[in-house]
Amino acid sequence: MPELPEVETVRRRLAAAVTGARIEHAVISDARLTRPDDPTLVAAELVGERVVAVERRGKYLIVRFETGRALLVHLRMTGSFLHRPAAEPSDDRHKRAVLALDTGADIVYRDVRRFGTWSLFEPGDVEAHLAQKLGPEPLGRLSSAALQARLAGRRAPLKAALLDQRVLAGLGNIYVDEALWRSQLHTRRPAGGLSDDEARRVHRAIRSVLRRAVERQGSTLRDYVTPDGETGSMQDEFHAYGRAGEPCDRCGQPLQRAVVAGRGTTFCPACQQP
DNA sequence: CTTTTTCCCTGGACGC
DNA sequence: TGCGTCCAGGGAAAAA
Repeated sequence: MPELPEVETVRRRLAAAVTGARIEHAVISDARLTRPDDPTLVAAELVGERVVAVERRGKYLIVRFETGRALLVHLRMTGSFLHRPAAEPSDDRHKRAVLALDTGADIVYRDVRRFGTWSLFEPGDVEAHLAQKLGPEPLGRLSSAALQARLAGRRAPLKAALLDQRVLAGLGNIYVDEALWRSQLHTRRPAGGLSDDEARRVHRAIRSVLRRAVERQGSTLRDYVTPDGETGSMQDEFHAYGRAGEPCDRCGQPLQRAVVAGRGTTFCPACQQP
């Protein structure tokens, strides 16, 4: 489940592998992957493009080309890139696309559950597209007052608001649970009802858990690996996610599981204040 | 407008 | 061994 830290880790590895390279050949074998929705057309459009940068915005990767066009990639649940410096055949049944570069390397895209998307944008168009669906970067210049203002007036559970990418870009189920555990706030607190102090705690918790997770190259659960096959290790520092029934690291009470905002949620009923 | 629900997709875990 | 059921979950879209 790539969230901000995992996508940032992929971005760094991918940038190192593809920046400056030209796409010599492209095959896209999943009819659901691309926008425009004709994968053959998108593959043809990609051939000849030279990569000038790989950026990240929220959980999106933005591959920038010399022509000004951009490929917007969302990995969703199980999308991953593999960097194959020496092109070698593989019979990976989950392979969805292969980009052959003029460096001699192949970039293989695989996605078990096929939720991932590749969208090709003409010069200048990707910014407006992202602006309408994403709020600010949590690790950018974001004050706790600004976060509080974005949550103001919302009656939805705090967890639901933090998962809303228009409020804040990049959090997913794992890091929301971790951030709320760190801030000692209950996942069902109405998002708009935080005191200044509580908003500061959430703000601090979000930023610290994301920074730490980027340092540890994300969390490896099931499918996630970097393009060079490395794994993240943030899962070793989880206090909440996936630990229902285990004692809380802070107070010892058993962590509880619930469904909040339609997502499996783990929290401490004793020290996360309702 | 906000909030909730449904759906997409596959593989792994589990019960019988 | 095999079959059915449930769960994982980001975001689009529909429903409320």
